[in-house]
Amino acid sequence: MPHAPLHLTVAHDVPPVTHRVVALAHDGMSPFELGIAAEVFGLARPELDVPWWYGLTIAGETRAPMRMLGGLTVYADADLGALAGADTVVIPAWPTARRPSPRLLDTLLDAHARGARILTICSGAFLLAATGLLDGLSATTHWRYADLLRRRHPSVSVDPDVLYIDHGRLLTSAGSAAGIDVCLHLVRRDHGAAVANVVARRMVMPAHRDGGQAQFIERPVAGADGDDLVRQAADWALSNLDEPLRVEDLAARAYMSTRTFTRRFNQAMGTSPRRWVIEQRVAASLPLLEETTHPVEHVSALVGFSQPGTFRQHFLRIMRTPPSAYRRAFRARDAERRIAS
DNA sequence: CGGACTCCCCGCCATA
DNA sequence: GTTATGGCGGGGAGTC
Repeated sequence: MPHAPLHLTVAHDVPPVTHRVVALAHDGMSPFELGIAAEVFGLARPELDVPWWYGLTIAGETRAPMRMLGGLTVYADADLGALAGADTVVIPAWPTARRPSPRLLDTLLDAHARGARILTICSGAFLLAATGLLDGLSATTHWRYADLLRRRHPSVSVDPDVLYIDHGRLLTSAGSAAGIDVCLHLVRRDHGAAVANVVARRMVMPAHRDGGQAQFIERPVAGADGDDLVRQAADWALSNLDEPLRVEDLAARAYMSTRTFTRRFNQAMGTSPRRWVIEQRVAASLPLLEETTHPVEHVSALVGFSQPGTFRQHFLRIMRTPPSAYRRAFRARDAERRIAS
């Protein structure tokens, strides 16, 4: 994954909490999804040089101890009232069979109307869909629940083939681990790719899996053979993004014919070699846009696009905004935060 | 922007 | 019979 430059400063003060994340817990939930929220948003992160960080509150409909799968017990810090002060609400999961109380739905609607962001992981999409906020929008959930979600909420366009979908203030993500991807994605939006990479690295996660990546990645049980060769070729490509990187060359690095290489690449990485390279190039350009003043043409060349026009085109498609606008927006947000803090 | 050119993708299929 | 390989080619995407 992209080896972005890291700016780790030593022994910093803990960044001030100016953004409340409230995760909704319920009886019988899986601790894993709640753990994702705790890991990404609930730690103090003194190692990060950021003007602000998240503070996490666990809210529940009840203050009574809640049993989680696997025998853990969780006590909510707060009741639903906490959602009134939330900047971001995380719905880590929701029992697909449970009917949400009107009070819970109203609380979520209020939070959204107030401008809060709502992020769901796995079956959490069912609760968000029940509010009606997803009507007319695309959303995703665990692939096992996709059909059920589609049947229950026909006006939601369910896409089971992506890791997460970002509508700005409404984010949905696929099964368990995709929750990490969407949370890191949010960190990237808030703080930039370099900071997200530091968090990802601490979690020993690949820095960036694109939201559009297939949920299904078929992988033979023991991936010690051809898959390793594919990964090695991909690793090499990552550290040589500025080279032309034709599929034929990558295949040669994996000692395979191009046909076999493309086939195995698809199985191992969930996307084709060419598409993957382009995504990696765009991903590698983010820290450069954020942290350097290199002209876009220069950034384009640094990440391997021989024509700046091609770079802009792919950047626009993937990031939904042109490189220059991305840089401007990032700087503006950054400046705002420095003044605020 | 258009158009020519190259390269990629992937179903198909003979083969190992 | 089953599974992986890799050449071929048409249609599509990317490049210049």
